Amino acid sequence: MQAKPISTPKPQDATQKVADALALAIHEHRLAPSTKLGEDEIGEIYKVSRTVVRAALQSLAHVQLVEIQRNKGAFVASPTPREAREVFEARALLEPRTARSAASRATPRDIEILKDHIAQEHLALDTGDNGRAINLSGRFHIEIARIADQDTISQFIETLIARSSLVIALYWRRESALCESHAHHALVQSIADGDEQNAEELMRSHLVDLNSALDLRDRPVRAQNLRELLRATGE
Amino acid sequence: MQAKPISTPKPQDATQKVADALALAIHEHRLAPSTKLGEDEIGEIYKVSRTVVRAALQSLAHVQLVEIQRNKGAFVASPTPREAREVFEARALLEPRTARSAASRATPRDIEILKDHIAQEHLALDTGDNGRAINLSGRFHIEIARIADQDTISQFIETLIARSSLVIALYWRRESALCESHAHHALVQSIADGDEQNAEELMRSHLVDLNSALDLRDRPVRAQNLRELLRATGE
DNA sequence: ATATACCAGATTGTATACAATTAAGCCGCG
DNA sequence: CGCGGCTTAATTGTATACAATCTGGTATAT
Repeated sequence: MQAKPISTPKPQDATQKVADALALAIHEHRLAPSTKLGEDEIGEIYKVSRTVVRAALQSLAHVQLVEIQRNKGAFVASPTPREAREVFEARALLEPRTARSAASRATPRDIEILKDHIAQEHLALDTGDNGRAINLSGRFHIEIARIADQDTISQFIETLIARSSLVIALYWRRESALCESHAHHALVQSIADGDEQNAEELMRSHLVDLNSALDLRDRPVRAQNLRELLRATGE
Repeated sequence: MQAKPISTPKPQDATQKVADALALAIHEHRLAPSTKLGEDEIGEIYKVSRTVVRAALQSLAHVQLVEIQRNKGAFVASPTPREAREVFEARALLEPRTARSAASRATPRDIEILKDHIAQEHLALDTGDNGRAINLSGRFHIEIARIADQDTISQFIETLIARSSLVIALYWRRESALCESHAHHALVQSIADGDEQNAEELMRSHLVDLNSALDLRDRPVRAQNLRELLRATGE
């Protein structure tokens, strides 16, 4: 029996790779909301067939990173103010409890990972790589959910944070800088201390801060869809 | 221009129709957990190509109603006791707050709809159609989420209830009959009264009751997967 | 007789081809 | 000059065809 030494040539199916690549681009704000995602175009970029691209786009549509309109195509999602509010309300409902759970379960290794995350965030901010900083900031929250060891809720939080990235891209109030680092640091501290009550409360107030840094006055501005919005179709 | 009088021949894409049909079958426990869902087989049943079937199966996989194993195929999901616990923990986190919100927002029309649901539940129970009763019971919870008018959270609840149906199929303790009707009735009452506190509390205890009607002692029993579980593959 | 290697059938993963729908440009008419 | 309808190009929806992988059985050697 031959040894199968190294990473497999196709470790996972192409669909996942394409979906991940697109998701990363969206998270890092390299693809702006409402950007059209043509199937042929993407297929040519990644050298895969439309079959694969379609599956990837549908996958992203399920977590609402892209919106698929029948016979129109896929677009990077553009959350409305209402959707933005809902995303953060859902986070406020899920994450504090998750932080509490993480505080009760975190191992020293987990704490290391969280501190690493924060360090990388700082690095990204220093190099002015805002897209990466936002992405890392989100992954910090995902990491906490993972530590809490609740797969189902973690999955929800993952999609919420993915959508949060879009919300931030659209509604972030530039005056307030990315001041989250302090909050994240304090959170890690309370989690490391196993102080459940404090972790829960810090997460709650952190989310309130994030929310208050958004300007959610209505400004839908869906570029391509303008024409469609103006046409009063029956359906 | 010819009149196009009646319901469109293809009101929505075939993918959705197939996915809905399969989901219904699963919800009504006509498809048991771990059942193999062959692509050709389903395609022949609904007279569509594998392309459509694959999209439908992937869609169902996203809400974890089916599990797709690469190069193996799709199977009706078979939640482990751990997953079952998590599903109900997540519901306990989301639904009480949702019920409160529903109580503050429900219109007379909404109350009508809820009462209709309960009536249909009773009917299904009387005719001994357990599958339909479980499905309706779930849709009752979904309806409450809809009334709460929080699309994002509603979507989460929908997937949780879908998975609950599988959990019930696997872990329901037969001694405890479907005694939920009373709980649902009381819930509607408090929602109709706009009694937020009571609605939240009733939902919480209702979920506790449901949970305690499950027997979550480990009994994974994944028919087809047995062989796979026994094979100690490197990955 | 047991175990291993191999082969055939079936099933999934991916690519390509065709059909349907939409979007845009063009022309003619008011 | 603007508006409406038609034609054409481009894009998506679906089906089919081909390639890769897995399953199960059989033959052969030990």
